[in-house]
Amino acid sequence: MLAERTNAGHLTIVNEGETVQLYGWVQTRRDHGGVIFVDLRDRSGIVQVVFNPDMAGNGFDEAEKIRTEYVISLEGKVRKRPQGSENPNMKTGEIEVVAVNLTILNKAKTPPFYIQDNVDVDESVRLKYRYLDLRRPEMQNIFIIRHKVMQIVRNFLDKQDFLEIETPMLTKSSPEGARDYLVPSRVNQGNFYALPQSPQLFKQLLMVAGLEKYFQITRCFRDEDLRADRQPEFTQIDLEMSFVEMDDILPLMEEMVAKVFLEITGTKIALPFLRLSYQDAMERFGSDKPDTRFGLELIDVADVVKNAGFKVFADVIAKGGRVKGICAKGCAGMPRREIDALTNYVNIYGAKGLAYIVLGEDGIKSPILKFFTEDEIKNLIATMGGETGDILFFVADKESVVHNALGNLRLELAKRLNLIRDDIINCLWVIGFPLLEYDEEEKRYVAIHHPFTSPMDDDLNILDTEPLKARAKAYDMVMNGMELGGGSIRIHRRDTQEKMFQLLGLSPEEVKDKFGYLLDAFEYGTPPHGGIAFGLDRLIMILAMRDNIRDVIAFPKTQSASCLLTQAPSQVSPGQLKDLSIKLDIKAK
RNA sequence: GGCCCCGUGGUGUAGUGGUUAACAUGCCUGCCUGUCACGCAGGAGAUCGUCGGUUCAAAUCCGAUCGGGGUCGCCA
Repeated sequence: MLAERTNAGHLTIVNEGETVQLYGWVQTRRDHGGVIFVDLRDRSGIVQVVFNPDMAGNGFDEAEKIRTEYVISLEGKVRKRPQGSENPNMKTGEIEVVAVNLTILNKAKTPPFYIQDNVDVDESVRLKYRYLDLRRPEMQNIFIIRHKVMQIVRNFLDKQDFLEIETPMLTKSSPEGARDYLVPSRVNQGNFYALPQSPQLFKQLLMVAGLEKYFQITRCFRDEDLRADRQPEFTQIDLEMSFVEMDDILPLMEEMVAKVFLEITGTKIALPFLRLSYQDAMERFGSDKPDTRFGLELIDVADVVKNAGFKVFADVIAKGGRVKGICAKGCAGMPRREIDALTNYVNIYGAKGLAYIVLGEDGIKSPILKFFTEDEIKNLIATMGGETGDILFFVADKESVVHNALGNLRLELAKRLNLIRDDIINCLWVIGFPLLEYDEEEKRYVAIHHPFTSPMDDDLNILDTEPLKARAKAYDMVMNGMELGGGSIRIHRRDTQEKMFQLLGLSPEEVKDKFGYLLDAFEYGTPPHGGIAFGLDRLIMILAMRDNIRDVIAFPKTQSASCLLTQAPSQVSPGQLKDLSIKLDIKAK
């Protein structure tokens, strides 16, 4: 039966005269009393079916019972539509299928929303009825893209001699990185597995094992707060190679990503990608994932203001902070309330204020004008590249705040000024990340990438003296201002890895308990190795032009990490808890 | 944990203290042989997220709470 099935959406005039067998859902029904039109939808598309009263048996009576989303099957004959009744808006609009019989395979309740593209319905309703949401062609298209991307990647890596190897989902909790999802062990009471944040250590062990090239398209779990581009479980394209350096990995990954774009969207991405140092990325764009599709770069004005009369700026410089600005071209006419809104915007990122100078046609206006001499102002404007018609924005604070605030202001300005071209794919690498940063809360160094990232060879000797200056053999792929993937050359020697743990403030006992197996493995002939992992969901977001990660995951969680369809997470029975020796201690609200 | 936005028939919206809560669409019934967002006629459908408060009177004002979204912190 199914072998004879015809794809509704593929029918064209060349099928004229053919007898076809259709199976699908009723998109719409137009009952004219004497003739009934049904748009039948399957995964391939939609075709118009005509039911006439003269069809055999009780077929027409059945057709009158049809309602939206009923599941039907029918045999019919493809014919050219009568002249003047063609529908140019439909792919199959030149033809129609005249039904000779009809079977209603299943009735359907009226769906809570239209099964069609561009529905305007609350997302929580879509998520509760996700199986209906996924019936919509635009959603199906996303998962077709997703499937194809996985095929392209698998095929590409297979041809490059990578082996797809699975790693455990029930694994060991580790103290570094994100919060783990924990799974209690029944067999080992009181002990817990963790779901993997990534297969990091297993893939390194596969390199120790001599598999040389590994990849996996695998689920990762992080128990952190959700965002528009972050889900608690997400999918990584994860890979690792032995006997490689950065310059082996980057071009290969560029090729892979370019191939995906070429095959999915036809977009040709220029190779090789720009490589930007972390230092430059932060200085020029205030971000380690810069969107370089537009200008509005950050400009350092410390030299101009450090000795000037404006104490707020000068003091920040004196205390080791930074003063930087952005020149917003042609924005001198910006109303005061919008400037205030931007001030509130940078406040979010910790900036205490947003200074500005308006270079208007009728002169220079600024609340801070009075603190500068005429020469200083001239100098400041020149340094910023300001011209009449522009507005200059400044933030003075410690470096991290200045970069974060201005980096985000830059994006916000670009959005408001409509400077971001969405027809361009902007790819680059950020390299030369610092190895470590200081965590004020934990009062210790933490790894910027992760603790298994190798320091640059040149910086090995400063690990003890100036650890914050050490750079890592790490690299991030950035696409349209989104961090799409990141990786590094790993540490493959026990002594270096131990040194790293020591810098991170882990006690020898903790190291032995949490990572002893890795250190032991490193003693049995570990090849130099490195790899990378891509966020598949984010890649699909870009390919499918979605700004929401939930749209590219079949059954996503809400912001409060629950599933509106299954109502997970939910309570479990006392018996289940007893099996695990778990007692709840929920604080009363 | 903080800040911001949203919650009214199935769905999308209107309604900012006072009649029977309005409109569109969907749904149901009838009519209709060329529609394709078919059309025409009629009908049903809402304890205005929940709880509490203010008031003679609350969808509307206040508080709490629940749910959804964005975001900071958090997270590669």
